[in-house]
Amino acid sequence: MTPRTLDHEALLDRLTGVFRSAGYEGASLSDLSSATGLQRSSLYHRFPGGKAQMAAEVVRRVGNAGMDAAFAPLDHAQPTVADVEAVGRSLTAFYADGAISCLLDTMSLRDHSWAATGGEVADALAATAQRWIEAFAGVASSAGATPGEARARAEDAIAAIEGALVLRRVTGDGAAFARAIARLPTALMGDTKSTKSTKRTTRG
Amino acid sequence: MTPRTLDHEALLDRLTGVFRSAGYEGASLSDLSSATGLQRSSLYHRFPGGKAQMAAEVVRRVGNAGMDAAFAPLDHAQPTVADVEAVGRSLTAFYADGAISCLLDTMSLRDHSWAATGGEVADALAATAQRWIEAFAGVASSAGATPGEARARAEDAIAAIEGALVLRRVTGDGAAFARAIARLPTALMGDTKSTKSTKRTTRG
DNA sequence: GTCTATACGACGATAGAC
DNA sequence: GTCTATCGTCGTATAGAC
Repeated sequence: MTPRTLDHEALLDRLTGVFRSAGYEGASLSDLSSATGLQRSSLYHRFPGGKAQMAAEVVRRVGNAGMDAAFAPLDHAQPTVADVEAVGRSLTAFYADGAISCLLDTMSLRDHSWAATGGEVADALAATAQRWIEAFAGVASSAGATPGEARARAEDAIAAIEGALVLRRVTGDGAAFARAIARLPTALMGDTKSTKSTKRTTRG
Repeated sequence: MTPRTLDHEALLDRLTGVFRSAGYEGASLSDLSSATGLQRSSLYHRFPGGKAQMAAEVVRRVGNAGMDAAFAPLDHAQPTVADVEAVGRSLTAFYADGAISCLLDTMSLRDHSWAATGGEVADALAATAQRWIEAFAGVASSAGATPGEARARAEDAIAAIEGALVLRRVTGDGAAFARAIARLPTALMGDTKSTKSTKRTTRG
């Protein structure tokens, strides 16, 4: 029933699911144990640092390998609208149309045991956010935005997605999430009517 | 030192602060006790339903009285840009420039003890979100948007704020929050250059 | 490398004195 | 209406058999 030996990647995948829906404090070792099929003590064998280490590794994995996969379509000099749309489809799948929360949200609440992690989790979250911002800002830059404007567009596009995930969790309505994804190309690249859009400077 | 008798409103104010930063599960009775200056058992005297009741009352209070106060400037037939800007200032104060999280976010994570609340908290959160959406949609409608478009604009504006709060928590940067607030008038009312803006229908 | 068993503290919640 | 004292449970974490 339980695969006796689960390799590290598969293990992290299972743990990720729990942390995404429950957050750090909400994810108990019992939850993590039943999700992986491993007893609590076995989890400590794999992760001597306990829950904090599990959380940190989960966030790092999603922020590195996970984001590499999602943003692969952007990996060339001049990303197109189609490339951004492909990223949108990846994100829609990753968030299950908005039904699954984001680690940046659920893992970033303050916690007592938080200090015990030595800020490792918080650092991993911040690094993940920065990578995401830079990936999106790169698209905006390629489309002709100034560095500052590119970063602003990237942050706003990410905020639209994160906020839509919150709304979905509260109202059950995923329409805002779908719109945030659909808006992604114009949000990052500006009005894509003209090929080399010269941006309408939104002063302020 | 501890005011012996704290009235219900003041009590809820203190509790609100804890739930906002810690979420439901993260807010322990010890936290709530020290924030209010009341012993755990005294809290149970005031709230026989325990933590679940405290949470539900906190959410309802913020969603009713709190939102009434914040959205007061919109309480007439034809809200102006200045009115929306006033709401923006209220929200900036309420969220302390983005440094304090939103109950819609922190209280909406799934939880084991969640079922014990009988869905009371979840219902209060959903009701609060609906009230917020309707308040913003009213502005968009007054500005000439169709009902569907008004609701979409309202949701997107709220998502921008909620997402910016998440970003701020992770990166420490409040710029996205400031932009979300600054964008509020145009996000809801459209391009306000022409007095009776006839919206650019964003099909979809 | 997984398991059973257990330590020990913090949790939410209650009883009863004042 | 507040307090002290306590209950039972579940939390994280560890020890040691297999």
